[in-house]
Amino acid sequence: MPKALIVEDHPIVSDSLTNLIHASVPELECYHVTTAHDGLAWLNGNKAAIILLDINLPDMSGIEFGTIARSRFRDLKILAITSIEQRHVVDQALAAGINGYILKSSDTGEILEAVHQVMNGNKFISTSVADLLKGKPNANAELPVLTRREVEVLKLIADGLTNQEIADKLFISAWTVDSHRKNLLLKFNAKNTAILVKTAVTSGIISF
Amino acid sequence: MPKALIVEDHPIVSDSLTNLIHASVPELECYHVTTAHDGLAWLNGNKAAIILLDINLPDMSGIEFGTIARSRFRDLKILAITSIEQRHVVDQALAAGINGYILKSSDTGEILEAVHQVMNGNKFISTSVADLLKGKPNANAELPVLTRREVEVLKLIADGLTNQEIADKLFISAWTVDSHRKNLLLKFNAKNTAILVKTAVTSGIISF
DNA sequence: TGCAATATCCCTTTTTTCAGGGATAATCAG
DNA sequence: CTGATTATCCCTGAAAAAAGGGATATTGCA
Repeated sequence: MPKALIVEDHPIVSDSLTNLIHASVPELECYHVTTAHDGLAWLNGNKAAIILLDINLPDMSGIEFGTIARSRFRDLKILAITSIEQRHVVDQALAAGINGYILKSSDTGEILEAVHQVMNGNKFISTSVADLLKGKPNANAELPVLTRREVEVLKLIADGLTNQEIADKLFISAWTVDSHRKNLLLKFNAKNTAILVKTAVTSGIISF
Repeated sequence: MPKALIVEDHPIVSDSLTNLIHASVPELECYHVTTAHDGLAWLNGNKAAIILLDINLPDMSGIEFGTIARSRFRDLKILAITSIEQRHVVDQALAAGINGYILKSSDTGEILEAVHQVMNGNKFISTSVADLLKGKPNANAELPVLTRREVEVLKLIADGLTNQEIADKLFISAWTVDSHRKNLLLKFNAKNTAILVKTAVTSGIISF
């Protein structure tokens, strides 16, 4: 009997998914874990026909889980089911080899459709999410690609350090920090530190 | 027959709540809306024994919904059920007269217990949420109370406007904006704009 | 009514950021 | 190897914010 693994820390959501699958895809046997850690352990002893994956997990992000799981088991079918509608999260999820991405606000029909498609080896992206990816009308502005150093500096800026303080902490010159700062402003098309930090936080580049 | 109103935009969550109540509290009839707006409309024609309320709604926050609903119907029983575990949100919810606050990560037993308690006129706060309120170990730092004007200025600062630009927009002097800015730095105990904005965004004072 | 909180306006000095350059190693992928 | 990217360092001048005062209306609540 094929097995479905639900990785989700909200009981009401996982219960609902379990019921839904029981009712509509009775040939699938549902298993349930609440953490990424437990999920990886489960995978060591079981073969999953499909994994239903939340992106917000208590111990690590669903993206990380997906990356690790796929590195161990090449042919996993992973369907992300989450309430996150941010471009960069979807991008990361797809880059991590996730096969489907739907929202918790999807109706049950769409969820079942996604489960079927993903189990059959296809990709399934929620239409509202697909719009995001296409850069439709008011889609989020593209996020710039930052270097490691730039991310490092950005975080320290957001923590309220001045150029000089950052320079001391990273053992570099304040001029260098200033260069990174200017590049950050340029890449984000930001006028000043305030909106730079706001954008960085809201877009998830800075974890809080 | 007493009625329960579920205000929740994620079908899988509302379905699950409906099933749970059907199974365990059969004397309650479940109704379901996905927006605060529809919820208020429903209340105009119906009497709810209890409202199960999500905090993240598409059209307004659950807090606002609670405030408006209570101003119209004094004796409503409102149970917030959400995944938000931030101090200031819980504080706001209680201030808005919400009778119970539980998390989506609660097990079904706790959810049912909360429903019963709230319907009977008691308060019910999830233990993990109660810990937050008690200022346990690593509780979030207290957030300062801001005036309306300060919030207004804070948002414009976070949008990258300079004091002068804010002054022009609000038809006040740049000196005044500077005063507000200094008060904000003081209230947040922030050293500069960067960490001020970061704190404001991560704590939810600035909606994104 | 009267006090407290809020909102407003004003000044100086110092620090920091912003905008405009330019330049040289190190690293890394094709 | 080579060229592109990254990280580093440097300069100037203007603009803005931070720190430090102080002062006067207005408003809302007790």
